[in-house]
Order: sequence, then structure tokens, then C-alpha cells
Amino acid sequence: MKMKILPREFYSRNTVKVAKDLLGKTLIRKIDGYTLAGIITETEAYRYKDDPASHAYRGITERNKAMFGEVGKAYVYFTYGMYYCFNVVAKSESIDAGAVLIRALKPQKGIPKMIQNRKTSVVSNLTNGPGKLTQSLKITKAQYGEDLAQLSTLYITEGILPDKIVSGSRVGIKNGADKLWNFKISV
DNA sequence: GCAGAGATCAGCT
DNA sequence: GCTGATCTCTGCC
Repeated sequence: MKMKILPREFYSRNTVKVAKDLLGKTLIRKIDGYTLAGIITETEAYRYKDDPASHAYRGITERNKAMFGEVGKAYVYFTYGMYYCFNVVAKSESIDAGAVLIRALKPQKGIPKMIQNRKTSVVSNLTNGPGKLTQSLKITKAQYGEDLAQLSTLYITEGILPDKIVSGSRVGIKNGADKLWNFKISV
């Protein structure tokens, strides 16, 4: 069976809703003829003026301008001087900015290649964090603004139907910790 | 098994 | 200059 790519309209909705709906979907990454794929198992929503934890909260900058751009595109940012984090731009049409952080994946395809890209052989430790999955899938600034709603080297397709969604407080932030915008599933 | 330091870039209070 | 949407390695607080 062939997986369909999620259409752009999918991302043109409330950021929190999109974050929830992305669980169980499949992230596909193509490099040098290899195909890497994983099921999205953890996401976080970051919005705009109502969300002090969001990069967009203080307005547009060189780094976060993708969050203000077209939905369905990749927002990749560099943090802590060494790690990339991968987001998908998603927001309602009436909102100016918003994105969903992909925090964790369950590896499906190309696991040996992921092991090569990272420096561990522990599969369970391959893509279970935002900085780790970008290493495994070789996502860098080069993928900034990549369109995930069309066939390319990085896109998202339909996947499995998630069983039970657990929501909690977002990780690593101070402000806005009261918002339960972290979502995960157990696969 | 868990707490703490270090690595080191972009954007600020 | 300091802080962060992080991860890995070290030492036993």
C-alpha cells in the first residue's frame, strides 16, 4: 500500500491540533539514494502571541522567519551551539506564526544508515530526542524551508492510527509550562 | 541510575 | 554577557 503525502491543508489548522494529528504519521528522508523513515511518536506545539515559550513570541527574526511563512514547510533551527531541531510550520489562517516541534520518532526504514549517522548502535537511542533525530536523518539548515507537503528529500506521509495520545507539559522551557502542548504515543 | 558540567551559536533583558 | 524548544560523558555530591 502506498502512503499518501499529507496535503498542505493538513497544516493550515490550529497548531495544537496539528501537533496531535501528526502523531503516528511517517516522516520520510531521502539521502544519496537511501530512504530513511520513522513514525512520529512525540510532538510539541509552539504558537505565537499566546505562547511565551515560542521562538515567534518576540517577533520575527532571521532564525524563526519560517514560522511566519507558508504552512507545511520545515523550520530547522540551531540550538545550544551544537544541535538542530526540526519543526513543521502549522497554524490557522488567522494566526501569523506557529510550528510543531518533532521531538521523537520510531525508526522504520534505513536503521543501519541512522546508526552510521549517529555514533551509537543502540536503536532505541537513535531518534528519541529532537537533537538526535536530526542527526539520524541528517537534517540541517540545508533543509530550512523544505516543503514537506510534496515529494522531495524530506516529507511526511500518512501512517498508523495512534492508539492513545498522552499530553503533558513541554520539555525544557520555563514560561508557558502550564500549557499541555506536548503529545506522545507509545508504539 | 541519576546529577552535573561542557560544548559553543543566535538572539536577547 | 548570558540563556536556551539539547545531548553526552563523567563521577558518585
